[in-house]
Amino acid sequence: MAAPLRAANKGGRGGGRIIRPLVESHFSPPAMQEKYQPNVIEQAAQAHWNATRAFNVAQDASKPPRPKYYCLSMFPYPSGKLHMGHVRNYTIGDVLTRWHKMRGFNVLQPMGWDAFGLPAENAAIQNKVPPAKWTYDNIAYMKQQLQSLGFGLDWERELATCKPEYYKWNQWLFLRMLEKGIAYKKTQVVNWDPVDQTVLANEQVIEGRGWRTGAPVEKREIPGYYLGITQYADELLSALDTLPGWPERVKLMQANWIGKSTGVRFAFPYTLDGEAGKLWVFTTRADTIMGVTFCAVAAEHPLATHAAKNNPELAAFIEECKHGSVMEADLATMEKKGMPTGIFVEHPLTRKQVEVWVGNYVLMSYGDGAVMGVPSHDERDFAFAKKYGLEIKQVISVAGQEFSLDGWQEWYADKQNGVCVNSGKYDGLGYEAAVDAIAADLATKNLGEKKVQFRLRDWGVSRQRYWGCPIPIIHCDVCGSVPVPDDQLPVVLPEDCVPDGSGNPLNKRADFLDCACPKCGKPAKRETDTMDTFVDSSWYYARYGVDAATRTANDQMVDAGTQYWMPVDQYIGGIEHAILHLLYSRFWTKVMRDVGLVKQDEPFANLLTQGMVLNHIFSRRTDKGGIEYFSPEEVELVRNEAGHVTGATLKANGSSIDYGGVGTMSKSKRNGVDPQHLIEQHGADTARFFMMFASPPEQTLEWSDSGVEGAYRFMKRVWAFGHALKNQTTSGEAGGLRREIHLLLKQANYDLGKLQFNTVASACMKMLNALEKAPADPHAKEGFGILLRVLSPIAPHIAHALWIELDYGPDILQAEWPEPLEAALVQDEVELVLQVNGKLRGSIKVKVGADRTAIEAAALAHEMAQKFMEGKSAKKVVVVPGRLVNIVV
RNA sequence: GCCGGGAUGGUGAAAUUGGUAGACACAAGGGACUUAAAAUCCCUCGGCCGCAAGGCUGUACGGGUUCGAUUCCCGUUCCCGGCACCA
Repeated sequence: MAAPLRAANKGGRGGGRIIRPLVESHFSPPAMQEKYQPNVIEQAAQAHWNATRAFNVAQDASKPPRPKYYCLSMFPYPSGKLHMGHVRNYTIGDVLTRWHKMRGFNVLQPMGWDAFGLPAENAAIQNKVPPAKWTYDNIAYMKQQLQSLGFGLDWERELATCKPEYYKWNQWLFLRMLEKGIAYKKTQVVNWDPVDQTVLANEQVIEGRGWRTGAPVEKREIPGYYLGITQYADELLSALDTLPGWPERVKLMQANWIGKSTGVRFAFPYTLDGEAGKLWVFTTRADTIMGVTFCAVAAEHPLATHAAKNNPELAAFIEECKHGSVMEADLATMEKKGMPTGIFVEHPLTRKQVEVWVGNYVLMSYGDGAVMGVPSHDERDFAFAKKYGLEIKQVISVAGQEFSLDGWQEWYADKQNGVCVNSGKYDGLGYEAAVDAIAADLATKNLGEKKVQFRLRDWGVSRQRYWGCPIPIIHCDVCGSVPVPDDQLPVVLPEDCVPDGSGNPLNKRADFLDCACPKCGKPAKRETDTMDTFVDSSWYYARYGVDAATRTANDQMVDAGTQYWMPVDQYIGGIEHAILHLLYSRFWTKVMRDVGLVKQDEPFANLLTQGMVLNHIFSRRTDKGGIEYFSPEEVELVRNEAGHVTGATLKANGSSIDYGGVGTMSKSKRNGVDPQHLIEQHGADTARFFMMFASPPEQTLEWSDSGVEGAYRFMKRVWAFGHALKNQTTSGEAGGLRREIHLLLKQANYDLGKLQFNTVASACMKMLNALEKAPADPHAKEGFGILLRVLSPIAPHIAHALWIELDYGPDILQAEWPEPLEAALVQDEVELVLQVNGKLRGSIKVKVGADRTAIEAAALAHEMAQKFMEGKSAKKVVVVPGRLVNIVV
């Protein structure tokens, strides 16, 4: 799929595959331009990297082998244009790539396209263009944008997930998962638009209504395939400890998401229409079991269905529950409603009758679809009981606290300090003892036991969408659901469909649908559901690693090349992927390991989660109740006295629209900023430098282009200094320049290790400031050489050009990364801050290695110390070596 | 609502994460050069008091620990990300 490699933008060279030159190409125009011309030097540098195949890599054959470094940025969704978040993401990756390359690593940095997905179908509906064409056009444009930014990418490894040669292996591994019982079929709950007769994504539901039709959305249960990620829950949780290179916050979020909890699953027995049954529930608070005053079941629960048969009011309520949202955030914030079923179950320990309610907050898909109600010690149950006048019985007490029915208090739910009361034989027991005793008693009655439960749910992968990877199943009237045999893979998605919003167009494609049953040979139908696009992105990092031969033959999913490059040494991507994508990828790697495809347990050794790039969001309600978004260029801001944005008007007609605050740049909210203008105006180096300088990578960044000028000015100054240095013939006295440069280098190397690139950029600026102050210093040439190398990962084009111009060497990429010289850093005196009672009062200079007594004496003798001690004697003198002296009086 | 993160000058930020708050830049103001503009260069730039020297104060807000807190602890507010079909 990768386009033939061309020497970018060099007219005379284009057209064919470039053969690796025998002699190192050497960019050297006749005379150095005085003026900084980014477009000229950037094209030349990029042509050089292409011609020398600087970033096309393979398994290392040198002896001794160089260490490998696999640097990967999350691949983009081809939404149309790059936005600033992409520039940030890929510049970070490129800085690390170039830095490691200069430090002697064999570095792979690939790129590809997360090419299936909903926006392509939306564009198809709007423009009547097949999603495939829209997607491929976007890829072509965005690829050219990436290339113009000068990223050191191995384009020969480019992949797009919408290509059959890629998604063939989604299908192949899915079949392996079916064989191993990891993939299975069950019902799933989806958003259903009754007018368009189609399944809606959560994003397409606006305040409970379909985004196009405005019709109230219904919940609908349909069959779908699931991947048993919960089978790996324990390993996914415990293996977080094997990832020291991951941010703590991400590991914490994943641990909370997996949500391992030990509790008790137990049953309330009942007799209904003469038949005995058990209502199963799960709780982490079995110690409060004596406080149960009701049970609540989901609207879809069999007991609810049974009770509704002769109760139209309840039937109506259940129907109402089915119109709610399927999203957890909505469920957690909606008004909790319920209705009694008239069915009573028996408390397993007290044998008291407990009424069963239907609750809109209980989900059929969580556990057993039923919960116990303990209003006294659960905040939600408390509110529910107050609302419907249910009994509230205190069964936990905390010393010194008074229980009151007037309102909820935090301590009611305290596990740590509470003991059981009003609980018969369990009175006086603490949390753990009570849970153990109660679980034991339930077990003897055969009505329950301790159970480990996970919050994590299995991964539903079926989507009723066209633009995705077909699920390789054939439906036969005789044989049922039959897997497509391996030798018939891939099941190829036709690329010429144009969705119209009324459901999956594959259902109308006889040439796709009709097939023969692989088992019995009779006419059968293909499955038209496609896979969640998270499947595509769960293993692409492994595919990039395959050797050229495997890319050509496509006879295996991964190969020895994958084994060589894996795991990814540095993965870089937005914090928004902290849970889903990263967890699915970890799961997928473990499945591939268990199928024998890879040896690694984990895909990503080190993770950098970059902060989001935010921009203003402007929207307006449509007459159908949907939302349309406006890009920031289309609007005029309205501000209050404090200068804060409060609203906006459309430039086109002055009509006022809604201001939605700031949010992450996205296609759907139309608030992305295209970097193209910036690149054309100031060049790729300025865009990259500005992006790195703006803030540390992990921090959220509100977009503003103020500061771009400063980055551009810096590039011009670097160029001008290089030009002057080249023509300089005389040299003067040595001053402090060398020490200053090496100190800044030490700082920059330290910051690079911390992945804090904004201060690396400012170290470059400080180096130039120092050089400009001492241009005739005999160490200016050495210093400028250090500056160019430190700058080169961030602004590689200008560094490349000046490195050659000033004759430092043929190729800065081949240069060694600079290390500070200890000899250049030594000094014989240090300055210590002088404080009196913690307040800054001056400074003292002492010899390096001066002892404590000497420092104390110097400090106490200082004029300012005398003044602020006001004649009192020092109670204590704190000396922090190399930093400060604090006199406490 | 739950989970995670954040808040420092007019703005982006720095402070080797318990030791000089505001490095490096942007914007603004003043000046030099120029017929003029652009570009470039120099100076000022948290707040309050002061002619100045200098002093007080200041890292979202309220407490606490410490000789010393942007950094650690407790509480509050606001903002951002995620919440399983946006990717």
